[in-house]
Amino acid sequence: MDLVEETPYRFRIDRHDPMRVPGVVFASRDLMPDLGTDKSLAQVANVAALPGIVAASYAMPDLHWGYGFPIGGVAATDVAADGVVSPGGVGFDISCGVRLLAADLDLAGLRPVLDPLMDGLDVAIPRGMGKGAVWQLTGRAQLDEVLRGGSRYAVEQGHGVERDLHRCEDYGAVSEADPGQVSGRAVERGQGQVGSLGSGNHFLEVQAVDQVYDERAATAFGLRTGQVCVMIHCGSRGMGHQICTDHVRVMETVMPRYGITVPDRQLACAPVSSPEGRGYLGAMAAAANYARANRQLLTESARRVFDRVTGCRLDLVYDISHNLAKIETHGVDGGRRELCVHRKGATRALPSGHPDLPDDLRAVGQPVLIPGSMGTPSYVLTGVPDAPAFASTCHGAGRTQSRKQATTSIRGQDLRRQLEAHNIAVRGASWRGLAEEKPEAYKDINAVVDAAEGAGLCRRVARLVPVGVVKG
DNA sequence: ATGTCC
Repeated sequence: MDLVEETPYRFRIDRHDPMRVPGVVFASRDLMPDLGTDKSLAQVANVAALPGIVAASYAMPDLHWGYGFPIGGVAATDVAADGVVSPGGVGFDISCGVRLLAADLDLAGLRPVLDPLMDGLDVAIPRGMGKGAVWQLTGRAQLDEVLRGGSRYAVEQGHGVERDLHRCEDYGAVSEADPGQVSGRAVERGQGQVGSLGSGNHFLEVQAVDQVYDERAATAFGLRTGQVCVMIHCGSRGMGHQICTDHVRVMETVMPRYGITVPDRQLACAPVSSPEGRGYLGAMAAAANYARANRQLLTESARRVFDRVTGCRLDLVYDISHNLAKIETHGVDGGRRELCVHRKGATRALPSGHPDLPDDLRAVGQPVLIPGSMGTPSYVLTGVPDAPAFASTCHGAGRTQSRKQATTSIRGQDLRRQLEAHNIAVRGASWRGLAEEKPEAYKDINAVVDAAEGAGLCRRVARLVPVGVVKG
């Protein structure tokens, strides 16, 4: 397999059997995974073999190895041409995503109360494996409301304000959720986790706007230099994980019936229009709403702590997923086609003028929220017109080391000391979990964003620096 | 990512 450099930030994997389309990797040479030792580029080629795939199998600059599909992958299939949907193209953490809140407070005003604020968040943000959650559901009926209503249901129940929904992707809820496609085991796992961070790379971070690159867009997003922000990164917990597991199993068994063969069994899939394809999309949408309600409830917890300690408000800038499949209409070969766009570790990035944007953002574009690794900057970007890859960009720094590998060279205690020496407060859940997230285990977020912008996928709006991190 | 293998 050869990588052909087309431009400084765009590489092509030429089509070879059984690929139906080429692979396209948006990255610099420095960010490119090693062809000899890393399997993620082979995964880009594998995805290109999916039935109905159009244009190319795309990879973002934060590309790394994942289950079947690479993380940082984008693949669109043509619904009318027997295109497939694959749970592996969304990932186990369905609708994992990022939410950014802006405080009416500057960093200088926060410093004197940072410790009590972090202590308050430490108590208010449930996190870690098998821990409790903000919301105690009354039973299956209420969980179904969460699965159908997402952030909208949380707001209806008093956890947030109507304005929040205007700053959420899909206005807070995906409409096609089908709780009937959610197994009893998924329900059982999801019941006690609504309003919890989870673990791994999930976090709630207090940040400050460090630099603004685009004043007009930043102002429209509600951001200014020196401003305190809160970023929340979490997903659908055991609910999404179980749904992915359940539907991969179903698709493995029905693929022969549809005459589908794939180069890797982890690419299990079914036609979008088949009962199994529709079934997965209904369950996926339910998990997506679960993830959004999750972020809405954690928002309310953070707001209560901010109000008590600082007296300040937190306004929602935006909430966007980076693990989702969506039915979208795009131009393909001069015509408009209905596509199933899989984004796995890739963020939708709508340009200005897009009809799906709320009125107050349409003139500037969608806020694209990109968390860095722990202790490093995060970015706010926006979409650009006529971008490749179906209006998608990167989702974060992207791992270069496995979790196990990361823990061999540093202890969590030492990492916390390092971060605090850089004036970053830390409230962890486990020492091991902290060590797994050391910044050296990730690519350089600045280089990833440079490559994403250089490739024409998005445009920088603002940079945020960490002030205090509540780690899952 | 994940009751890190029902």
